[in-house]
Parts: sequence; C-alpha cells; structure tokens
Amino acid sequence: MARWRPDARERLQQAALELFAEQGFAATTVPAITARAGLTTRTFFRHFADKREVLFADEAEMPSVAARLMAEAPTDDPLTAIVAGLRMIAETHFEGRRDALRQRRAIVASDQGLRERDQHKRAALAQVARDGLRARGLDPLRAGLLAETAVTLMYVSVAEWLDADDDRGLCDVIDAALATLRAEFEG
Amino acid sequence: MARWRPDARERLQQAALELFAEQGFAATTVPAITARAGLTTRTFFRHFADKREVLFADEAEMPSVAARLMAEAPTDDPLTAIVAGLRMIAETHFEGRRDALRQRRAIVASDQGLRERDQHKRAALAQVARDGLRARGLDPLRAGLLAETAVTLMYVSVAEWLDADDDRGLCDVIDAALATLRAEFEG
DNA sequence: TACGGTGATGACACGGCATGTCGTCACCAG
DNA sequence: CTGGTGACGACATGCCGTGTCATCACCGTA
Repeated sequence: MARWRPDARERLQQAALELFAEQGFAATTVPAITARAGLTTRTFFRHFADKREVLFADEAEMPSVAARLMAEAPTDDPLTAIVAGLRMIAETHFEGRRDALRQRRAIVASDQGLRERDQHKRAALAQVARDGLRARGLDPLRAGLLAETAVTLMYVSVAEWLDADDDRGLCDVIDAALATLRAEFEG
Repeated sequence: MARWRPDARERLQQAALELFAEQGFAATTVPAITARAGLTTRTFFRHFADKREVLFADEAEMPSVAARLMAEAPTDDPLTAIVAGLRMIAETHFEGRRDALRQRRAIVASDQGLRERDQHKRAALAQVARDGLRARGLDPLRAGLLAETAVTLMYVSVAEWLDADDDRGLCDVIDAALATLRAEFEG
C-alpha cells in the first residue's frame, strides 16, 4: 500500500466545498478541512496559497487561455475577435455547468474575502488581455479599454445567464450584451 | 488636559502611511503602527476593519457620491450623464492630487492583498451605479453594462492620467477614453 | 539486490492578524 | 451630585499562514 492515499489536492477541494456548503466559509477552519481529508494543515497550504484559493483553483487556467486567444486573434477589428474568444470560453468553461456555477457563486457572494478574490481574478484576466493587445501593437489606452470591456461583457453576461429562469445559452446572452452595449454608443 | 490626544484615527492613518512607505506594507505590523501613533492594537481595529482598510478610508465617500449622481442624472441618454458624473468626480476627488495618488498607487500595487481590496472597491462602486440605474427603470442587462463601462472609463482614464508624463487634466483623458471606446463600436 | 535521488507529507514552532470582553475615565446632561 | 455615554487600555484567545526539518514510498541505475 502506498504511504499516502492519492489525490490529496482533490480530496482537500472536495472536503472544503462540502464544509463551506454545510457551515459557511468563515466558520470553516483549515484544520477542519484537512481533518476531513485526512491530511495536515501544512499540506493544505502546500496545495493552495490560502483558504480562499481552493474555490478558484478550477479556473486557474483561464488567464493562459485568454493570453493564447489574444495572441492568435486578428488585430484588425479586435472587438469582433474578442467576442469570438468570449464565445469560445463560454462553450468550453461555462456552458453545461450552470448549476455548479450557481452554487459556487452563492458561496463566493456570502463572504467579502471571497468576493475580493473573485474581483482580483477578474482584474488579472483583464491584465492578461490588455498585455496581449498591447503586444499586438495597440496603444495603451485602447488596449486597456478593450480588455476591460471584454471582461465586463463576460462577467455581466455570466451574471445575467446565471440569474435567468429560462435555459438560454451563455453565447446568446453574450451576443445580446454586445448588441445592448453597442446601442448605447450609437444612440 | 484631555485623557487622550485627539484625532486618533488621523494619527493612525498618518503613522500607517509613513511606515508603509518606509518599509513596505507586508513588513509593517499593526502594533508598529499603533506604537508610532501612541495607541494600542485594539484601538486600530476600532477605527479600521483590517490593516488594508487604512489605505482606502479616504475614498470611502465615493459610493454615496456615485449613488447621488445616479439618482439625479437624466435617464435619457444615460451614457452622457454618466460621463458628466465622471468629470465631476474627477474634478472634486482627483484633479490636483496627482502626486499623492501616484504614491498611494505604488503602495497598493506592491501587495496582492491591497490590489484585491482595490478591485473590491471598484466592484462596490459599479454595484452602486448599477443599482442606481436599475432604480431609474433600466433593465438589468443595460444597467450592468453601463455601470461597468462607467467604472472602466474611470479606472482606465485614471491609470492613463497617472502614467502620463505631461500634465493633461483627467477630464481630458476621460473624454479621450470615451471617444476611443466609441470608435471601437462604430468601426 | 543495493543504493542514492526525488518529492510529497508529517510534525513542530512561531509571528501576526483579528476579535471578544471587561475595566477605566473624561465628558456631558439633568 | 449623579448616572449615562463613548473612546480607549488591558488582557486573552483562535485561526491564518509560513519556516524548518524529518520521514518514507517510489524510481532509476548498476
């Protein structure tokens, strides 16, 4: 028999999600998580930088995905390329996971520290997009505005999508959001 | 003589800013701050929710200012009203403080926890703007997009303004940002 | 079989953050 | 003079997050 049961990281994630749902994020201590996972406190912090990070580990790859999309996208008409990228991310990372994402959003919304971390992830995503656009030759102001607009479209659309009663696709919501925003500037 | 020297909160703010500039945010302990201010650790947390908050106390009034602007603004052509509000905030809260804001930004940029708090304040501002627009009858999607676009314009413009070598006014940068963003949607 | 390197984990200590609780004392209203 | 109020001090405490070292299965190599 192996000295340790495998999948320590996954067990920690599972235990943490269960405890957060049972008794809330703030009331859950790291020792309680590791006890349920059969590990020690020190091991938790080897896998996650802090107690919050366990809720964001799943989307750790999004910045690199965004960076790749920025590098590949055509540089003329960047807004269209961005929306195409958003639709691609929507299909690969969001579509079909609505219930799980709703539950995760409820936990994040319940704690200020978690909301702060969520905003930080959003800002990091915007930063990656901005750097990618700058590397493609766009001036700083334009790159910043486009990158921020891209994450705004994504986040507002996801919120609308998760709030909705019907079962619209996220891509449809993104299209609607883009049309709505465009109308504001053409009115 | 009074039992305590007055202005405990201001003394704590002053001591904290000095120590953050001298030795960095992470290396500065709350006891060190309170020692310099001539107070106790417990008193620090009576005035500030946590160690980070001491850097954001100055802009605590911005959400209420934004809420008032949203309530007063005309509801037709909300984008124009929003930009007028941004210019107003720029003149009252930013213009003329560029050096101080640059120093504060350097401190915030040096620590992840501070960057997270900064993003949280931005999100709270957007939330207030969104609620104000919704209360004026805008549908959720439109309110969310406009509110997020407003804070994007503000933050991107402030960053550009603080980065600039010349001494352009922030209002001019906001106008340029609006024109740039509009061009993206009309191209 | 032998053996050294590697890498994940356990075990322990520790500083700092944040909070609860109670006591102290100036100030103020009547 | 008296009771209430509010800011602060003093003390205790729990948890977070990190540094450090020991342990031991696993693996490649001979």
